[in-house]
Amino acid sequence: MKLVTWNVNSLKVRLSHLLQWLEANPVDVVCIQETKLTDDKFPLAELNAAGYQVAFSGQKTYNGVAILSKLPIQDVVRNNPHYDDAQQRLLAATIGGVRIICAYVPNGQEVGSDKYAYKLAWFEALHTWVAAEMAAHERFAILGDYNIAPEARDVHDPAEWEGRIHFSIPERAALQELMALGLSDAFRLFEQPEKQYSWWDYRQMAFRRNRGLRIDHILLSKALAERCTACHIDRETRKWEQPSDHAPVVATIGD
DNA sequence: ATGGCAATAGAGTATTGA
Repeated sequence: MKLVTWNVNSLKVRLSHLLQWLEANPVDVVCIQETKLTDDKFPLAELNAAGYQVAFSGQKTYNGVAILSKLPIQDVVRNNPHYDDAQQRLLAATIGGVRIICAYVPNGQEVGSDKYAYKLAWFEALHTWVAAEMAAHERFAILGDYNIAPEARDVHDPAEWEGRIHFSIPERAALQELMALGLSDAFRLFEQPEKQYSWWDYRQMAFRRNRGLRIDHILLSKALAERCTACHIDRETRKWEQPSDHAPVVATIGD
């Protein structure tokens, strides 16, 4: 089973990229963030035609998440039952016996801002929900755009980013505490090349200079981590015309 | 230090993202 997370930064703009990528990469489950589409505008027919069933939860202009799957999608839950949130950032579903959460963690904008406080409160509530889901599902995965780089090696210039949004100590601590529930970062289960990132700023040729952050993650429960055979970031899409600023992350789970 | 780039809403430019 191949699991993917990809922040597409507007599914309207990136639908052709997604379809092109799926054709070349016939994966089983794709967690999409930043669809930026209300549900009535969701491109359901196109994704069905590509062979995927879809659950989605969107809003106008911002946020919006979706789960694509070749297998039937069961027990869909929108949003965190432990946190009242008008923003559409979370979607849970059971697919092939695996409980999956698709997450778009708030950006936080700037350390100390209202949005930063929202990010941390939101994440704490996510922790509560994930604990409950993990207690109920041995095979559990949470994929998404965390907007947090876990370690210095996940940041192109740690000195420049130290203490700033996406790499502040409280953000990293919150992610660590979530993982302490028994989740493994699929990417770090394997030897990886140096300087692997999942996001690059559109500005100042950041991609060409590989000035990026690894902020998109696939976290796996023990039962899935011990079955995980590979994980990589697909940088190719970032080279395409009019790309998303994020690249897909792919994890392979064996039987 | 600021803005740089992109998407959206909506018709100028502001907001948000990361």
